[in-house]
Amino acid sequence: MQNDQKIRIVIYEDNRDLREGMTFLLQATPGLEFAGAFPDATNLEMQIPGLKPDVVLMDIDMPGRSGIDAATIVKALRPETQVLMLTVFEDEEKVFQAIRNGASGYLLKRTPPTEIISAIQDVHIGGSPMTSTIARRVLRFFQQQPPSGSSRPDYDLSPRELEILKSMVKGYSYKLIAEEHFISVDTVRSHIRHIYEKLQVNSKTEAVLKALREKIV
Amino acid sequence: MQNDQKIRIVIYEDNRDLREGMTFLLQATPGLEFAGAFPDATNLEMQIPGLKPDVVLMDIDMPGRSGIDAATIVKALRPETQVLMLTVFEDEEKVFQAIRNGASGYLLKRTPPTEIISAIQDVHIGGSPMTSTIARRVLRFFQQQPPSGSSRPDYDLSPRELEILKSMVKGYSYKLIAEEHFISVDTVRSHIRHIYEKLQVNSKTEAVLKALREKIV
DNA sequence: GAATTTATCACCCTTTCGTGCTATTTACCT
DNA sequence: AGGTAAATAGCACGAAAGGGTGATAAATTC
Repeated sequence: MQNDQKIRIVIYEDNRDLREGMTFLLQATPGLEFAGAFPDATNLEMQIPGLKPDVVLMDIDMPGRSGIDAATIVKALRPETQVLMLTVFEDEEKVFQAIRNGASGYLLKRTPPTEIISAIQDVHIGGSPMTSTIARRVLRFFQQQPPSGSSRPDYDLSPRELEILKSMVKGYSYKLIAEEHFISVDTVRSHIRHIYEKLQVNSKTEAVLKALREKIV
Repeated sequence: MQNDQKIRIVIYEDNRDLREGMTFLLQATPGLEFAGAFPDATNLEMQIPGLKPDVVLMDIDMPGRSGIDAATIVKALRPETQVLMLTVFEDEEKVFQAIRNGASGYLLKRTPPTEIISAIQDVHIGGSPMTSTIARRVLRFFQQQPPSGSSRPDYDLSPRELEILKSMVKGYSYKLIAEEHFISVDTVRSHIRHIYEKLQVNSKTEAVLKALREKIV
C-alpha cells in the first residue's frame, strides 16, 4: 500500500509518562519515524497537515477535544493517515464511535510495547489491529444478537406474515400493503392480526419496533 | 464465562494432513480436550449434540456442506459453542457470511500452531481472534454504511418535539405520550404534526423509522 | 418593542387501525 | 381420508391517528 519509507507517527496522549515512553519507543525502533507528540488534540488542524503522519496514535480520553472527535478530523484532513486508538477501557460505545469516525485500530494502553510497534506497522500496511475482546464486540454488533446467544425467541411467523411485516417496516399503510401484495385490505388486516398475536404487540409501531430490534426483517 | 474445565474441541477439516496435525496439536496441549475430527460436516447434526464441543474449528471450504452453513447449524444446535473459521483465503464475501452466521473468529490456515491454540483459548473466554486484515475489512464495512459523523441531517426539531419523538419511538400511543408529558392529546397531536412536517413523513411508523435510522433518538 | 418561535389547547372531519367473528380454498401431514 | 395450518376475504364497530384551521401566552430573537 505504501512505499518502504519510514512510517511517520504522531502521538496524542495527555499522560506525560506514557507519551514520553512511547516517544522513546518510537525513536528507538528502526523503520519508524517519530514526527511529534502532543498532550491534547486542540490544535490538531494546525499540526497534522505539516507533520503528515502515516499513523496517529490517539488517546481516547483527553482534556479538551476527545480522541474520537480528533480521529474524525484527522481522517477529514488526511484520509490516508491511519488512526490507532489507545484506551484504558474497552467501552462499547466509544469503540463504535471511534470506528464509525474512521479509526483503523483499537488497542488497550496496557498492550506491551512490542505489540504496539507491530500494530503500527500492521495498521500502516492496511490491517486493523484490535484486541480480540473488541473484535468480539464488533462482530456481535454485526450479528446484532443478544449476549451469549442462548435464547433467540422464535415467533414462528408464516412466510406470508413475514412479507407483510416487512412491508410494515417500510412504513406502509394497510392500503399500500394490500396493493403491494395484490390482496385485499381485509386480508392484510387478517395477517397483521396474527402477527400481533405472535409478536405479542398491539400496534403497528410496536410491531415494527420489535421487528427491527429482534428480527432480521 | 466458563469454568476452568478443559476446552472441548471438534475439528471439521477435509484436508487429512491438516486435520491430523491439528488433532495432534490439540492432544498435546494441556487445557484442551480433543473431542473429535471429521473430514466433512454432513453429519454434524448427529455429532455436535453428543460431543458437546466448547469450540469448533471449521474449515470454510469442504466437500458437501460448506463451513458457513455448518457454522449456522452449530450455532443453532449449541449456541454456547464458539465457532472458529479456518480458511486459506480472506475472501471478503465468505468472511461476512461466516460472521453473520455466528462465527466468532476467523483465522488463516497458515497461522502458526501456537497462535491457533491461543485463538482457541481466546474465543472460549469470549474474544474474537481474527487477523488484522480481516478486522480491517469488517471495520470498513462498518464505516461505509452510515454516512454518519460529520454530515448528519439536521431536522431542527425543538427540544419538546424531540421528547415527543422519543416517546413515539417507544411505541407509545398519543394518549400515553400525553400522559407521560402531562399535556393533552391535542397538544401531542400538534407536536407530532410539526414533527411530521420537519421529517417529511406522514405517519407514526414512518416517523419512528426515520428517527431510528437517521437520528440518535 | 415588534416579530418569531415554541408550547399549549380546541374543534371538526376523514382515514386508518385494532379487534372480534366467520368462512372458503389450498396445502401439507400422517 | 381427516386434521391442521396458512392464506384469502368479508363484515362491523369503536378507538386511534392524521389533516385542516385557529387561538393564546410565554420566551426568544432581532
